[in-house]
Amino acid sequence: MKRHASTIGDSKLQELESICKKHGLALTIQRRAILDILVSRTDHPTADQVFEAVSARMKGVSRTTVYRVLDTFVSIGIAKKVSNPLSKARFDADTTRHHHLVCLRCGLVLDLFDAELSNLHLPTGIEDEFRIFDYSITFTGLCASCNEAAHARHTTSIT
Amino acid sequence: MKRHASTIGDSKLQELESICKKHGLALTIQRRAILDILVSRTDHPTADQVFEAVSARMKGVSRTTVYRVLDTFVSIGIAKKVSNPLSKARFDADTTRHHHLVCLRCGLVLDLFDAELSNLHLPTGIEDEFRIFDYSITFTGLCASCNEAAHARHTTSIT
DNA sequence: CTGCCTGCAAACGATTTGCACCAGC
DNA sequence: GCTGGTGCAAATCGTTTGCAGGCAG
Repeated sequence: MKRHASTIGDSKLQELESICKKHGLALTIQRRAILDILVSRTDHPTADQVFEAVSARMKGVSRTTVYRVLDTFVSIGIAKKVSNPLSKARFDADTTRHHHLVCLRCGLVLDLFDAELSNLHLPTGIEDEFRIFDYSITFTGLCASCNEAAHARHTTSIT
Repeated sequence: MKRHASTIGDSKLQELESICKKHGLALTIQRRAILDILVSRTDHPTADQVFEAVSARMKGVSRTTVYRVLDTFVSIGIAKKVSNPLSKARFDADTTRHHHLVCLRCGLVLDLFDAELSNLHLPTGIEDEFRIFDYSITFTGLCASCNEAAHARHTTSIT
């Protein structure tokens, strides 16, 4: 399944528009631009990476605004924070259910779409303790290049 | 399956001892105390919460040491950082495979042990891209009290 | 005794906040 | 025009680091 960025982007922009209307939020240039950046990439950027990307496109946008807008997106359900064991927050405009491969060494986050993994039957008997909205599986390990690096260290001697 | 804290604590302390020996690490009072705190609670405390708990037990332990020791525990495999969508790092001395219910409102993290969920067959065909060590499912939603609080008002729009 | 550990304080990086100005509606 | 949004700078929060002394092995 290949994602077609512009199509997704378009529908996301419509979603932004209608949700903003519903919440009485203004459809500012910054919000458009930030959402556009977010849907155009699948690498789950940090707030700072979004800031850089936006800055490259239009100058004068402040880091503060990026943080605020990303937060707004999360609270109106247009984006999600990616769960990961590392410290920095990462954002994802794809709010459909999918999973992540997180590299413990470099922090890379890859998407994993898998019908079976996305249709697990939820744990039962906990309705009184917890109301589940969604779930996501975080696979931890090493990405290809970090794996090689780790392997090289054990098998090679350095001159 | 009920966990019996003191038993688990004992075996964990033995584990700490042997792993420290193996790595040539000193078995300091601080390391013992911090591990003891960690195994005695199932609420996945933040570094700061561990610091408070340790301070309550013995004075003079610095926050820095707590951070350093927790980091050491993670790197020698005695504890894990819990993946969660919120910013602060949380720690878990239970390194066996299990899952988490994360409250989006208050940050509460509950454990979920489920044989079926812990025996998913891993995604195939990605061995070249990523080497998977382990996985954990993060269920997002609202804990009982936050769910009540949300209901007490009207419609919720939380992610 | 000797080197790993710790405590302290200061540095650090990510994120947030207060306030004045500006732009959508 | 009113209201919410933005930009700036400073504050805050979690976490890390440099250094000197202390304790485990």
